[in-house]
Amino acid sequence: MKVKNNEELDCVICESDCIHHEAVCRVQETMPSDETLEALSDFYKYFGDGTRISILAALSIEELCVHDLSALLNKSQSAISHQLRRLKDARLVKNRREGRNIFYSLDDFHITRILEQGLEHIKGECE
Amino acid sequence: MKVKNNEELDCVICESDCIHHEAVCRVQETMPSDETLEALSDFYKYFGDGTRISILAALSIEELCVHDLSALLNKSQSAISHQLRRLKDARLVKNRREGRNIFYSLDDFHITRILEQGLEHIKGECE
DNA sequence: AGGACATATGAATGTATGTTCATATATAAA
DNA sequence: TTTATATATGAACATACATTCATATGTCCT
Repeated sequence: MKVKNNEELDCVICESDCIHHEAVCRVQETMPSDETLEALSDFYKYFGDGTRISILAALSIEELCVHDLSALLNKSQSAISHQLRRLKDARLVKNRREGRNIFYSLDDFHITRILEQGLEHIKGECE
Repeated sequence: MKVKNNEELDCVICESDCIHHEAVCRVQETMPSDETLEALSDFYKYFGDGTRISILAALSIEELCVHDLSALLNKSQSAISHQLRRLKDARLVKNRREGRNIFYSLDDFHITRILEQGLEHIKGECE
């Protein structure tokens, strides 16, 4: 994976400060934009909290109301509600009212797939 | 997705505090253990930071040394090094020395797949 | 209307963590 | 061995954010 030739590429970053000019240029041309990467890390943040991932894992099985999520996960109603708000703003979950209850469910299938992918990684530990 | 019957299930949680007893019991029986969920959220935390996801995205293309990552991502050498340490401890990346340089690369293919999955979600925005 | 239950939310607090700064370690070159 | 370069790391600092507490909103029942 070493540098193969030393021809100059137009790479603003490397002009003064890179050790392996060509490698950096290749990566720079290929990798996603800053905005995309920021959106991506923001997206993954929702999976990076114990309460939220428990909520998502539960809702991937069946829709639940706030009170039941609170009991199931042994967290305060307020804590659950705050996290549901964030998850809803980020379009990871949706909700519907039925009388006094508000039922939450996953917004699309991507979420379930990502959970599966992660679980697979955790259990396998190295392919 | 409502409760269909009211037969009693052995569910410690619900005894006193659940509104939809059966739903909570079904979810409780099906969802991953607390330890698994904690490991899962810990795993996703590594993707939930802008600097780290940029590092991972870059390394998914080609191995790079610390200095080049620092230049490419426009972050201090120290910041990059600290994050690489965390990523290495978590077995997301590995490294090899070559003279004065230490080259980092992804530890396995799961990482690349998860990045792809996330990118797909970001771009598609709803299937 | 009034009371009970379900959910939402703003403010305060505490904790986790990313970055910086200074410095240490390690390798190569002179 | 001294100097320059590359990387690592501990401590301090700053910021982000999850939870709690108090309270508000909304719905059903009588």
